[in-house]
Amino acid sequence: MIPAILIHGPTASGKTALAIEVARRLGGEVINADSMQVYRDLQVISARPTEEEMGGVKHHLFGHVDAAERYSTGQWLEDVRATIRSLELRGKRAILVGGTGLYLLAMIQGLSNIPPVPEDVRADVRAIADAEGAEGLRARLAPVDPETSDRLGTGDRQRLARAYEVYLATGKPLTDFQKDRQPPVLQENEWIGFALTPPRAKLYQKIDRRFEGMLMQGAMEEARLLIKRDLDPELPAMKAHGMPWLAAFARGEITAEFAAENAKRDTRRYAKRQFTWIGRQFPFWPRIPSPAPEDRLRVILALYREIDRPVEADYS
RNA sequence: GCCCGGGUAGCUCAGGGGUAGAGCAGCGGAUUGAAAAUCCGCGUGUCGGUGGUUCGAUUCCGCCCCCGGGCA
Repeated sequence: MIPAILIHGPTASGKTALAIEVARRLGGEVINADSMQVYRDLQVISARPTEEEMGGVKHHLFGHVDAAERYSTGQWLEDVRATIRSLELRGKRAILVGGTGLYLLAMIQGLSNIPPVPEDVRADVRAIADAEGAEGLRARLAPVDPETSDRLGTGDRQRLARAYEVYLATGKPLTDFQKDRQPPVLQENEWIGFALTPPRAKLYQKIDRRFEGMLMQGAMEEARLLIKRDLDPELPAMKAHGMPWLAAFARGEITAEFAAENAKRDTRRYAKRQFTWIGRQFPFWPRIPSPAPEDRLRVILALYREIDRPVEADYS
């Protein structure tokens, strides 16, 4: 198959435009690997490319999910597997782009095969988390899955809850499942990954400016529409950077300036975590430190062509 | 020019003869179906400069520089 191109990098590093340019130059279709750009309702706030920006290049898994849904890594993995299969059938190159490192990791490494947890079990465990916090969850998890309990950080409610609900739903500790993995969506020789690593100070400036730009492009209106739907504030889409602050502003609790400052700060912190992820999870992906689009394009095209060169038949 | 007040971490500021904290910002790390989530850890500093007093000065004194405010 045609090797896929994976483009990762912190938020606001210019992944989207680069992916589109690569798709234009090499031919190919863009697939989203960003956990927020999947939500239909978050066009501006998630910096999802517009029809115009896509410039005729085909895009997949962008805005295909309703904000009321609780999308997940597993769901994305299924979606991306199907999408890549269909591109393969049509002989198209896949260009995956997104800032959600876990999605990309799951795709090339495979996720464990864990049965879905029923909604009522989830709700029960969430109630425990709310009432008794991390300690309550840990007290229940430790006897049934001591390995996971020891491994998780002291206050990590989310992972403690997940581990406990898996146990309740299946009767087996999460550790048992995590010993095995599903086959990855892409084998090792089927992809090449790139990491955009712009200078941090510049990126932070860009993040700040980009949020101002989002406000001018109607982020507040977008937020208001979503707020009107009165969804559970715990839904992933409601936690997109800026959303909780814009909602607080809409309720008249904080000033616009305060909301903007907090939204920018959250985004900067996220970018920092993404740098950590790249360094730790994708240590061998070629880095592209230059913020100049031409440089980046050149690096990607050059390295990609190297792995894309068909093996010469040996007739000797 | 004179008189006050102030110059301490990236920012706002506290402190005080034994080389320094606090909030915010920031930095490092973890990461298996909520991952733009969730969690763990960390003060990062010519105390404006320069002489002097002192065993020892960021702290006290002199001079200089800078920033406020007032009087001219």
